[in-house]
Parts: sequence; structure tokens; C-alpha cells
Amino acid sequence: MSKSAGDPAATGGTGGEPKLSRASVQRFSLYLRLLERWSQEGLTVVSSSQLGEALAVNDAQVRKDLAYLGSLGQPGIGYYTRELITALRHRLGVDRTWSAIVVGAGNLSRALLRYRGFAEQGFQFTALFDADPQKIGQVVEGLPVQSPAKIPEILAATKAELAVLAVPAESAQHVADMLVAAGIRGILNFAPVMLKLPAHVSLIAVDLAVQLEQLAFLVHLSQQE
Amino acid sequence: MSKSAGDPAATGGTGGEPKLSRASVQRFSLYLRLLERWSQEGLTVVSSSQLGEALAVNDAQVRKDLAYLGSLGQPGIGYYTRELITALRHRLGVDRTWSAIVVGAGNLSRALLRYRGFAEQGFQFTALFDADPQKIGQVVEGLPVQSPAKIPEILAATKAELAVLAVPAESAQHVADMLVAAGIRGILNFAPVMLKLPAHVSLIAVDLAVQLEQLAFLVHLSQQE
DNA sequence: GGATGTGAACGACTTCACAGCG
DNA sequence: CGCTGTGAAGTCGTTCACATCC
Repeated sequence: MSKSAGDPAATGGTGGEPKLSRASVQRFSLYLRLLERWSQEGLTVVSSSQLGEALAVNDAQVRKDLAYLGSLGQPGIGYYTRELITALRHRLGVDRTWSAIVVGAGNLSRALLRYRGFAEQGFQFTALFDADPQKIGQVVEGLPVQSPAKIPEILAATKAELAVLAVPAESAQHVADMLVAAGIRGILNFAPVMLKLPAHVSLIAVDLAVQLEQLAFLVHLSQQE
Repeated sequence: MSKSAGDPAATGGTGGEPKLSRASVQRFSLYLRLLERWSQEGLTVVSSSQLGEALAVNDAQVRKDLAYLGSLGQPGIGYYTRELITALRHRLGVDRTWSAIVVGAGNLSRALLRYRGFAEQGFQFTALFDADPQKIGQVVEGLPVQSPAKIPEILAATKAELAVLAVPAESAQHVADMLVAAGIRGILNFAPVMLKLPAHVSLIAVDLAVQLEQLAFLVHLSQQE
């Protein structure tokens, strides 16, 4: 469940690009994480079938995906993990630091702020907002809770490009509009609503209730036989 | 990002089924939520294009999806919301109560336990586990934290079929194995690892770090032009 | 008229299969 | 040899277009 903001009038070029399948992007993060773990465990060379098996992906698919990074593979050998990691980081854009703000100071935000994996990947949470006057001024995981009214100001100051939206469904669109107006570039939305955003703002939506429902449905299906 | 446990040797029948696209299932939950909201607002009839517009889905796609529920549509009119809702609930398996347990008593679990949308959809969280001795005995959102050693016992008693896994990556596979041994039917995994599960246990994986990375990548891409 | 249901065209993604290289 | 890179084939999902029905 995730949808990027539009991509109209693309395919402008006369074609000939190596083709970046929209779906392979979904797997890049998984390759990267796995490679980082394996690399730390001392693995220096890896084959497409090893990667494929670990991630439940066809090995040809893995090669197609990785080919998009350039011809890094060594026939008869495999891929050098270090090289792959560097190339993946670059392609994914995580070879730099991303600054992100969090709106909504509930348990979900707390969980996100606490998770150390983000910092390792170059993500920094630089500000936390909540509309609840009771919460403003409190410090959560090292960040003071601030009024959403300050979003424009803070966003201008921190140059944060990403925002995590973990507010009630009712206020999600309103807050999103504020973020857009303040110049945000991408929103990770946890509120159970379909946000309407201009095309230049990217969107990933994660709806936890939907996920649980999907799981129930899978079980439901498997029980019907 | 989600993958059901295998589905080998399927396609046994001689074909002829109305065809349930794996992807349309992803949308069923969204239709359902939207319809429930609109229905409460007094809407009694809805057209495929209305639904499509609200969810950014082609109207023909919506009709194809809904056709799988039977021929509920009224040519020239649309669909009766009540009928659609009932049919969707039945098809999704949420026209009954699902009992679920939660393993890992961190902030993410807290957020899930607190979210009221689950109860409305018939999901009940009946037990909470954590390996941290410090936490055992505490009461979180109304549920006492129990030792994972009690999983088999409690699972047998509560007949819970679903489990939410919100534990550190290191222990995720171990806990998953325990859950499987105890007879769980489906797992919603938040730990950043690829779980290996037997085919009869369904799996939905939500990796928050991957989602943020995907968002960064989308922004990264949009900035390259 | 207005909306459904659906075959057919289209496009995207995946898998196969194999040439080619170290 | 083993493993990559990739055209070709196959599968799946989406969109189009239109007959059909209220």
C-alpha cells in the first residue's frame, strides 16, 4: 500500500534508458539492508541466487534489478558487496543525510523516534509537533513538542525535506496542506486517509489497520479450503 | 511490501473462476473503509467513478474489483452502499471477530493497542507478551505483559489466530517460530527481517525503515530533474 | 441518459533460457 | 565450469471501449 504522487508527462525522452521498473525500487531497500548485514558478517562476494533466496525473489529478477546500477557483477564470481552497497546507497539517495520532522506526538511517533535504524541510514528527526496544548513543551525522545503553527518557521530553519504524519485521520489533510505550504518534499503518512497532494510532493502511505485486515483476509482465505 | 506465505501447486482447477486479482485484494480494505465513512454520512448509492476518484483508481478497475463480489451494481444507478459493505465485510472475513495477540511491549505495540479503529473492525487484542523481565506484570493499555513462555498456553486458551510481532530484529525469527509452534495462523511482522514461515501461516510484513527510505528515494528522484 | 460488466488491447513485471565472460 | 547480463516469452494487472440494462 503505497502510492507516489503523480508522474504525468513523463516518458519524455526518446527511450533507450536502462528502464527502472517501478517495482524493483521496492526491492532496493531490501537488498541494501541485507547486504549491509552480510557485509558486516564478513561476506565480500554475493551471488544473485543468494540474494534471491534470502528475499524470496527470482535470481534473474535480482540480476535485472542490480543491472540497473551498472554492470557491477563479475561473471563466474558474483557481486562485491562493498561495491553493491555503495552503488545502492547512491541510487537510493541515502548516501547523504535526510532531515525529517514528525507531526503527532503519540506512541507511533515515539516508536519511530526511538528506532535507531533510521540514524544509521542517514535519517535525522529534527523537530516534533503536536496540536495538543497539553503536550507542547514536553520533551519526547529528546525533541521538544512544538505547536504546528511553528511548522513554516522550523521547516525553513532546518531545511527538513521529509515529514512523518502520525496524527488522527480528521486532521491529517489539514496538516498535510500546512506541510506542503511550508515547502515539504515528501510525506510518510500513517493516518488512515488518502491525502491529496500536489504532484511535486512525494507520498508513501502506511495504513496499519489495512495491514491487519489484509492479514485476516489471507487467513480467512486459507481457511476456506 | 508484503508477501503471503507460498501458494504453490495452486491453479489446480480447470479454470473458470471469476478471477481474484492478488492486487484487487489490496484495495478491498480501502473500499470498505471509504464506504463505511460515506455510509455514515448518509450516502446510500455510490458509483464506480466516485470510488475511483477518491482512491485514485481507474473506474473500470473499481468495477472489476467489485464484480468479484457478485453483480451488485445497478446499471444506470450505481451500487447500494449497505449492500457493498456487507459483501466486502463478508469477502474480507471481517464480518466476525478476530482475536490477536501482540508480542513486544514497546511504543509501537502501545500505538496499536490504543488505536480504536481495530475494535470497530472486529479485531480484539487479547494478550501482550514481552521477554523483558522488567516489563512483565506491567499493564499496558489494559493488558498485562506476560512472558513469551506463556504463549502456547495463552494461545490455546484464547484461540487467537493472529499475532502482531513488534520485537527487535534479533529475536523476531525465534518468536515467530514459537508462535507457529503454538498454532498461530497469521503474523503481522514489524521487525526488519524476512521471516521464514511454513506455508500454512500467512504473513504481512511492514518495515517502517524501508518505507522512509522509499520516500527519500522518491524525493531523490524528483530532485534529479 | 447514465452506470454497470466485460472482452480485448495494452502495459508492467517476472521468469525462462541462453550467450558470453572470467 | 559458474555466474552475470539480457532478449524473448510468459504472466499478471490495468485501461479502453462498448454492449447492455435500468
